[in-house]
Amino acid sequence: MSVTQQPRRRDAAATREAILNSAIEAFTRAGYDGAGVREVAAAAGVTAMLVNRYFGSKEQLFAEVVNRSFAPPTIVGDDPAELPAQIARALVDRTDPAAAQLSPFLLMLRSAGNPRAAEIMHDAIAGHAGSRLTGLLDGADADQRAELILALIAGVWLMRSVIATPALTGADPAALTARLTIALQALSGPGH
Amino acid sequence: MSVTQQPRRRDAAATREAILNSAIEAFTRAGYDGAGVREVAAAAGVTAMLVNRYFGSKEQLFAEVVNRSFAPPTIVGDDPAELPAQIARALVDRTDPAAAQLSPFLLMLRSAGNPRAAEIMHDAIAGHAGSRLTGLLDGADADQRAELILALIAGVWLMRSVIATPALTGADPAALTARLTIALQALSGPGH
DNA sequence: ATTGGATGTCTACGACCGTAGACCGCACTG
DNA sequence: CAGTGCGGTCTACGGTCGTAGACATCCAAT
Repeated sequence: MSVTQQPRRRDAAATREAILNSAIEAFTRAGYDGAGVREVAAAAGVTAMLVNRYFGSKEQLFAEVVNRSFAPPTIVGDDPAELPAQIARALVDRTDPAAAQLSPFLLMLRSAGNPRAAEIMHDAIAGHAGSRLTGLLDGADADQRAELILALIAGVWLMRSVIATPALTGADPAALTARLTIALQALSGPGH
Repeated sequence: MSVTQQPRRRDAAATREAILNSAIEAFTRAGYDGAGVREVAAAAGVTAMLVNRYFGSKEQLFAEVVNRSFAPPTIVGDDPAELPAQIARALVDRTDPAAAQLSPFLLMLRSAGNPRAAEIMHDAIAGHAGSRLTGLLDGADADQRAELILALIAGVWLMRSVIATPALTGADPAALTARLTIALQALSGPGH
């Protein structure tokens, strides 16, 4: 990203952070298999070996990227009644085909092909990310409904941003948001 | 799959078919980047070069795999009213964590990380697969609703089979089917 | 029986991958 | 000013990848 290569004073923490940010960008854009250690290192202004020195291996680097990328709380608020509409709005907005966005969902979708990467993401979701959305829901099977919501989000992200399916990329944002809101409401409600 | 390597008489059509089937299995299991030409060839009982001889390149082989894999009509019937329930049943059944299934959705999810593979799948969906489901719906924006249904299916497949999210893998099949039916109904209806 | 084209294999090249160990130089402490 | 330890780089190894060209082999038609 930042081609501006100011020499950067010797600072272990800052360098580590630069590598991590570069890795988030690279893994999100190209997936686990598509992003190389040399590429991550070059974008951070260092050598490939330094990456392994700080993170041990590409796999461990990816694990830190996943934890960092999945960490920030989702953009949605905390009113359960408004949740579906908020998610729908944010989803349609952030999957706009015109603007390429950095997102944990893109990271997940583009890295799902690698078994080790899938396992790492599984652990991250099972450990932290899943429970956050679950906490916003109430009633029975809140965890199942939360994961279904995540599934719908991921699916839309896949079709609209990665595969660039015609009807979804060309859809009227307002209409798409409305329809997604309805579907998300169906998934949010206790249902019984 | 079939480790039985009977010499197989010289038969161009049969060999081509064996390679294609082997490629479907390999690409679906490991994704575009994860499956190698040598691996595909070995499983078909031939050499790597023969693959390129018959299909030109790995990319063209993948294109044929996608077209073949997306070709068979979805398992669902043709009664629009029963569509959501049928899809939900088939989806929950075929994403059973115990039984690893061959499916175009798995192929898509595990290959989405590669840009060229994504483009090939885009063309296949835009050209054929998308319109098939669209034809089963009626009302305005049928294509958009069809793609949203595909998105939900893909998302559930991702979370349940690839990432193996806890609440979805451990869910009671009947309850999960019921909830998915509701969500699919919300996506199927004209909505206005 | 021979010939010729189709069918399949062998060897190899160049590129890229993740990673290991030896080495270098700056900055700070004494 | 000397030296030491941390931050960083260089070189290289073994491996796998996709693919190209020359070569072998089998089957069918003559």
